Amino acid sequence: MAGARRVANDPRRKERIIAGALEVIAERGVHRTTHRAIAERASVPLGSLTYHFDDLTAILEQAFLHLVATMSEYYAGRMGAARDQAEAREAVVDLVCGTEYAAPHQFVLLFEMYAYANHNEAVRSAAREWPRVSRGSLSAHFSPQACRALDALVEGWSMHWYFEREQGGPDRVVVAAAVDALVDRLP
Amino acid sequence: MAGARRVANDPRRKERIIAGALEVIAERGVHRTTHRAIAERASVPLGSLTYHFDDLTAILEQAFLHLVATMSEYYAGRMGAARDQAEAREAVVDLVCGTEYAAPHQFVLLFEMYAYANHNEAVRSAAREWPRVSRGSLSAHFSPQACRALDALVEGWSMHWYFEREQGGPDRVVVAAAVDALVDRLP
Amino acid sequence: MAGARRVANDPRRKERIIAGALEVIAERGVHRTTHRAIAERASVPLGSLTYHFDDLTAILEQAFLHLVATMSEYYAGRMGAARDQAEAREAVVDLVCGTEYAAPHQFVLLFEMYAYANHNEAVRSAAREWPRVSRGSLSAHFSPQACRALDALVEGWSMHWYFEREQGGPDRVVVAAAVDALVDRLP
Amino acid sequence: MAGARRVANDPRRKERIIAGALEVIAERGVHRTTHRAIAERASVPLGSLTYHFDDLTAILEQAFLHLVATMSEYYAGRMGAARDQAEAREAVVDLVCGTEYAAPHQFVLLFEMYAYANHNEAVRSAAREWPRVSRGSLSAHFSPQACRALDALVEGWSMHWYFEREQGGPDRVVVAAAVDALVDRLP
DNA sequence: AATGAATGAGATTTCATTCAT
DNA sequence: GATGAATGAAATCTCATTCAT
Repeated sequence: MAGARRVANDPRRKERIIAGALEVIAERGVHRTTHRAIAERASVPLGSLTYHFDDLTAILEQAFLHLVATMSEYYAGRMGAARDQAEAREAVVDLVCGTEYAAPHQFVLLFEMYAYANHNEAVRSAAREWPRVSRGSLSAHFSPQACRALDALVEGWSMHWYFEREQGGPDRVVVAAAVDALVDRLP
Repeated sequence: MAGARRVANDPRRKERIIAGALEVIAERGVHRTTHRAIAERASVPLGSLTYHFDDLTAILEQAFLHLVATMSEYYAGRMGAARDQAEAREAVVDLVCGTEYAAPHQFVLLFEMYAYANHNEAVRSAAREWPRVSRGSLSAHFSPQACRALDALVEGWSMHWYFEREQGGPDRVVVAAAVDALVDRLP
Repeated sequence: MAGARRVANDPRRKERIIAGALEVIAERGVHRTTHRAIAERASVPLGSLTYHFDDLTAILEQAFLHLVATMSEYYAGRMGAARDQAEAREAVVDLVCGTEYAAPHQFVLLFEMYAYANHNEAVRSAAREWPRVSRGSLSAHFSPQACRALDALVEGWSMHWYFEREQGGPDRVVVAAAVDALVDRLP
Repeated sequence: MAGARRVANDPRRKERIIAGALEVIAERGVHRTTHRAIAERASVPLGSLTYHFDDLTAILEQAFLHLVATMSEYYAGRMGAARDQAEAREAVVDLVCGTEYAAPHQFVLLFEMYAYANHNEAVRSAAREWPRVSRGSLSAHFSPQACRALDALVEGWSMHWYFEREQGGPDRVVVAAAVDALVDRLP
């Protein structure tokens, strides 16, 4: 088993497993995610998974919790960089059109999480928390009502562009107009 | 018995299986959907599943295809009932806030489909088609750009309200304002 | 896998598994009884075990229940053959010294059952029932008090002779004297 | 540090492990006794078990050997306190009815030992020795034949009362009568 | 000397699929 | 055509034991 040395204390072992799990989930879906696939992907022996995590469910939970944390960080970072409302509107357009939040890989994981959340309490909480987080990032610049609407727009529109990504990317001008409309009319 | 044509015992057998599959998917998730669970739920003998469908994947595909058809029908119906733009705006607000499209059961299935679509070509096509269908329903009343934005708004906002359904339902006034903003400003 | 033909309907399959389980328990002890060992012993494929029994616990339970039934039958048969009290005393002596009830194989299983009964409710009930059954067989010939004492004597003495079986077998004269003493003095 | 002899950190470590093992065996049975469970129960680090004992089998052996020693001590003590035959008869009645030898905890362990003895030579010897020990305690007061019978009576009767402990405790008068009968008639 | 993270062998279990009836 | 008992491949999980520290 190349790459799987016997190391007495590998502090990053758990993180490697979580990272491997997310890769496997993205590639095959939760419904075909197995211990073996994660172990191989993380270059870790099979027994290591159940040593560090009670069961597969625990791994999935941790993986999705990690995903939310990562996305929240990115989202907050993008919005936090805006120093005035004009920049904030620009940031929202980026989030809708952006290649990072909207990275295919991220979307696949997001869908898997939304689906899994309906069958797992811990993930459900995290998934519910996520809209609050993203809206919080917007609240520094927009009215509460605008925040709600913008947040929905970002979620829905980035999703739709993900679906249609092979039929041409997003049109920033239209997105900007929509953002302006919501911000101006929901004061 | 010459001349006595053999009549299929249960002509609705396939439909019952598909319906059962959707129930199981909603309850347990694709990742825990099994032949046995579907058979029990559909009150159909186990062997019936592999008799009518090549394998489990085929059942899931058909189930999700059926789901899209059902949802499209509802969505188009709701928009089709609108006779002028004012009614169409009202219809969009309904879709965002509505209890039918937004029925928890439907949402769970939608998420499962979005997740599964990333790993299955047939379902992927159907899921991609879905935004086109929903936007088509809007196009009789709004500009193409408004359609895109409204469609995103419906998808994202209804999702967020589903997530937060225990913290109070949608506020129709705000939703109406957002819809008006987009329609007025994306002519 | 010699001996494991694919048979559509093998009505004795469950019985064969139970019989195999008892053999494995007798040979290796419950603590080393595995699905695989039982399957091999019963000449049955591995998957067959969990098809017929929910889990290993279910197999052990059924096996011990079967054991009690078998033993009860033998015990009752031996006592039932006695037509008067003199024959009944003789039968009790046989039970203490006997090679059948006291067959090493049976004893090993009895000990395993007594041990397992403390950790399993179903087996506990059966094990508790067993003294009642054996005493019931005696009750046709002796007073209730004599029954209790004789029953204890049979259980304890046959066990001790099993322990010491390599240091010489039981002495029928002494056993008969003990039986007579209890019967005569507990009227 | 010349001259500073290294003192074992915890000289009672082995004893604690044995005691913990007996507790785990009583609670879960040999078939579910694990290193980890013993370590936790004994409040001892996991590695300590394999440091002090070759393997799990060695722990079980030592544990059962310890059990026999403890029980023998109690049994001999109880009989040794008897200064004449009348007191000895009383002591035997106590053993049958007694709450100490017959303590549920002890019984569970005894059954586990009898079961395990059939699959382990070291424990088998100890278990075989046990009747000899108990009979030895009796031999100061009764004939060899009475010893055998009384010993069987104690073993069997205390067991049966353990089984039926929820249906009322032992009846000392009947037990005393049985003891008297055997002692008087097996001189 | 003592520990506990780590591993792999093997245990239990699940289940899609086959196929005799 | 239709069924469900049966199977085996592969999944999850357990745990005795090792060994770097």
